[in-house]
Amino acid sequence: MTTATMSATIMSTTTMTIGTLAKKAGTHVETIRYYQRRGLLPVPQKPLGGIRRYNENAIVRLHFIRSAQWLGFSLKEVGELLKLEDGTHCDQARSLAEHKLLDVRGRIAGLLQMEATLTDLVERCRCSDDPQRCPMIHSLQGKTNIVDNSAEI
Amino acid sequence: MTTATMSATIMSTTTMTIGTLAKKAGTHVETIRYYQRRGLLPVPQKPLGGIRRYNENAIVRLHFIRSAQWLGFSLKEVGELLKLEDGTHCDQARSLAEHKLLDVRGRIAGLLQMEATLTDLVERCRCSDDPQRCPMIHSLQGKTNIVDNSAEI
DNA sequence: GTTGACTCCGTAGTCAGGTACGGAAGTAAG
DNA sequence: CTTACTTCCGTACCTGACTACGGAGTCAAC
Repeated sequence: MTTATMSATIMSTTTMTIGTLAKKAGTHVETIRYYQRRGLLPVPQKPLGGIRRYNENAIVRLHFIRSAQWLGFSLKEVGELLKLEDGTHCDQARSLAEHKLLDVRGRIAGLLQMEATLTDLVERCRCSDDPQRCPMIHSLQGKTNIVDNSAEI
Repeated sequence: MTTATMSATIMSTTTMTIGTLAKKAGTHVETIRYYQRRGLLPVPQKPLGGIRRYNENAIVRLHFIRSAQWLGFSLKEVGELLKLEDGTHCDQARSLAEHKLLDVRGRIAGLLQMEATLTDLVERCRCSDDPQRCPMIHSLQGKTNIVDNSAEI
């Protein structure tokens, strides 16, 4: 990347308004404001009676929020993850990260079960020569070859 | 199962009130009523000024709802699955499950990435001799090794 | 130098998935 | 027969995560 293109990039990203940010991050303006209210996204200084400007960091942050959320973290948990960011409380941060790690591993385990069940169902459904008895419905209904994690819901 | 135990079972299950059903199914009475309002669970006939009774089918149905929900289906989708119950729409059921399977696999991939990142962070954090420079979430924030499925939220 | 789009900010509404409440009526135990 | 627990049914409330609205201010383009 040349110096010219670099400054061009910087120029373009440091002048983002909230609308542009929303477009670039694939969210809505109101959602961004909502995240700001929830303390998940910093509110940049306003140039005294002017309009706030956002840079690349905001995009990255928004992306992180959406990804973590999609992975099953609530906004509250996302907030905790983001608290790890400052790096000054290494002990706390590590313990929080360890906690999250257990959490993540639990989710993975659950999803792997889910995947196995769904794969099996789809497969049996595909191979069923008798279209009248859909094995998917049956196994979901009957005895639990599905782990009962009702309590977790 | 003997005829005797069968009738015993039938006797015990055909006399369930909503409270007993809730206990057996591990849900709350109000949740059952809510599912009934949503059309996910049939409301049995009331014996004219009496109290409704539930049988095994209700337990099975509740189990189905909770399981499907745990598998990531929304109550709306559960309703769709239940409409497929007659067995004549195996194709539709399978396609719905296939969709969910793709979704689940995406989540697993994302979580595995996050697990790797967190593991790495925790490890580096533990070994860091300088507690001021905690390698924290920077790597999570930075390059997106996290799958972007923001659109699906 | 006005017009039209955008921003700001606060408040209010929406949707999913429940959970709680309250009064009348049924029912089981003593 | 009374007392205590359920059921029934409707309505209201709750949390989480947005989404919409409205009026005032800002800014860029023509």
